[in-house]
Amino acid sequence: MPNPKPHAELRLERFLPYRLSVLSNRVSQDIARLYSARFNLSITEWRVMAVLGHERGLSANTVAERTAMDKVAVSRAVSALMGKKFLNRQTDPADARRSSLALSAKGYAVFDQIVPLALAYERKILAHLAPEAQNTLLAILNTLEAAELAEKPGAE
Amino acid sequence: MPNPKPHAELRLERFLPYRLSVLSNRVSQDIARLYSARFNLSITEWRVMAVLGHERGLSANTVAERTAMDKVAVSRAVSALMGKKFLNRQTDPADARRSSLALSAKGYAVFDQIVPLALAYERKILAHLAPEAQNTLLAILNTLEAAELAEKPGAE
DNA sequence: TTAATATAGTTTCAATTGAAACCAATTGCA
DNA sequence: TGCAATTGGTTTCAATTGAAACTATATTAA
Repeated sequence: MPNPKPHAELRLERFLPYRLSVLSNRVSQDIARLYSARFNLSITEWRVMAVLGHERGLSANTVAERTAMDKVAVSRAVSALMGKKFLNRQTDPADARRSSLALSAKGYAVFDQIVPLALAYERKILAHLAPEAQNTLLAILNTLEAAELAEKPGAE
Repeated sequence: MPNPKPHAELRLERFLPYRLSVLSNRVSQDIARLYSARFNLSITEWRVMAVLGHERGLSANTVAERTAMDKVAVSRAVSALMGKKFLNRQTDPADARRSSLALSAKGYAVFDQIVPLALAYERKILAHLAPEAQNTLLAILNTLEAAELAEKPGAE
């Protein structure tokens, strides 16, 4: 009898993409716990607030770019946040299709409470790492964000 | 007039949890592209195959633990994979509630094609990083996987 | 034994999501 | 001008997902 099945080897627990995904899910869920119940916000809603808390007057489209969310998700989050009176929307006088979004006073009140919690959580993660490891991690993220990771489908 | 609004500061593009999430989503989508269309597999289906390709005879429950997926998702993935004849299921003679799962020959044929693609993609990511950075990254993942990142809700 | 409890896995139902269609306003260009 | 193509944003519809209920088997304790 010849040698039996020499099957491909893949150890998920050592496979970078898998580990990244598990870690990232855990972190996202932990953070969501900081605000979802207390402030009754979904993850997408919070993300929209997070960008607008930093930069006022963005259009929904720009918010989508900034958050890497798709425009349908942003549209829904915006209308939910409008319902909660966390946002002000103002139609752009120069282009009636677009409107500029900003946190309302009520929105800022919530934003100002959540930000310190989120930052504290981030510090807590980083505290597990030695200072050089922290720097390396941030450098790695810079590199990978800038990198073309996938094959372009039709390219050359 | 007193000082105006001293609002909290949060720059998403520098916020570790956010960056992690964006990177991880990008990587997962890139990898899914390697197999989803060609082999008509969903991400969850592929994950189930990935564990079973490494370790035969696991129960659905164990697969759920190994993949960090929930048991409903696993149950659905398993029945989809059974439909495709990629899996063999055998009821445990000692306990009729559980059954042991393994890739079929057909399942292995697909598995053996996907694994090299996935590993090549991983190498491609790592190739963007200097060797020390690669080591640091893996060490960081080890550390964070082992760490308690969240507050325990009811603990002390 | 047998009744209560726990476990493996599936089904159901409602909420979330994304793709594609859509509407309205704007721009490009014949 | 005015009509085709583009863009910002919303809606619709179907697929995906998760929580909770459920089925069937196993275990525990009375």
